[in-house]
Amino acid sequence: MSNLEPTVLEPEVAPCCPPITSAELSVEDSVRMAAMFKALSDPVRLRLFSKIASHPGGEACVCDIQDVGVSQPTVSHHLKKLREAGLLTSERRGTWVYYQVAPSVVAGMAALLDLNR
Amino acid sequence: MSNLEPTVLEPEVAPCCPPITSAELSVEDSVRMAAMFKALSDPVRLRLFSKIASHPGGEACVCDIQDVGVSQPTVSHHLKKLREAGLLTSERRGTWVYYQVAPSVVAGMAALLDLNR
DNA sequence: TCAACACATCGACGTTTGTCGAATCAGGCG
DNA sequence: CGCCTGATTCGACAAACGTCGATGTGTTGA
Repeated sequence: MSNLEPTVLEPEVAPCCPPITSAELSVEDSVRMAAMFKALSDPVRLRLFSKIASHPGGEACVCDIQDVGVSQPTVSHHLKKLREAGLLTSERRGTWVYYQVAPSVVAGMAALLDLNR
Repeated sequence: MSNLEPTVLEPEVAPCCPPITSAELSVEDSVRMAAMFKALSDPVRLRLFSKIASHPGGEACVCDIQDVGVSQPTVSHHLKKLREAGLLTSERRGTWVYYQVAPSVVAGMAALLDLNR
């Protein structure tokens, strides 16, 4: 991958959670994590997320990814949901708005589902 | 943890999918994976799943986990959802019904979210 | 055979969700 | 300034969801 960045993880790493096999989730943690899973629980949102994550540099302009079979306001709505869940960040650069994946948050989800530890 | 079982993974590993950073999801794959994420998108379901996954042997009887703050029919409803999504399997043994996690399916979700490859 | 228990299904309900078109906001440019 | 383009917000509406109490199904044991 790109060796330009030593992949410095965000300092604010999601403190959640140990692997789901190691301990039962608390009520609060289950609410927090469920909100993240919910963000990926719609096919259109998952595809948008996939398009951004697989884009070079892990970011993409809305205009690059809005061909997912729904109207443009609906795309915007879904991107907002993903942003509110913490899975994406956005940044305006001139005319366009770029969305990036939030690596630490996604890593937290993956870690929760790691059954082998 | 328990060294009784050498943790033999199921041979039938979910064929879905390469890590989300490596390629854009197809429409069909996004529908399949979104359904799995949806199963974990409710706090009560996530707690039920957590209780089962963290139980010794990766399985639990309904009677062991139904203390999650909702009625018994609702627990049953949520377990059905998790089962339909492929995340759990169930088995009746006498009076009780035992639910087990489906390791390969969960591993597939974790693999999809692995950003580091 | 019947009572008791474990769990699933049914029917109903209020709430949330995904979607759209219309309107609005924000920058770039003539 | 005024216009065009990119993107978000608004309002509405049908569909899906989470929840419950009541009822059904299956198993054990007296």
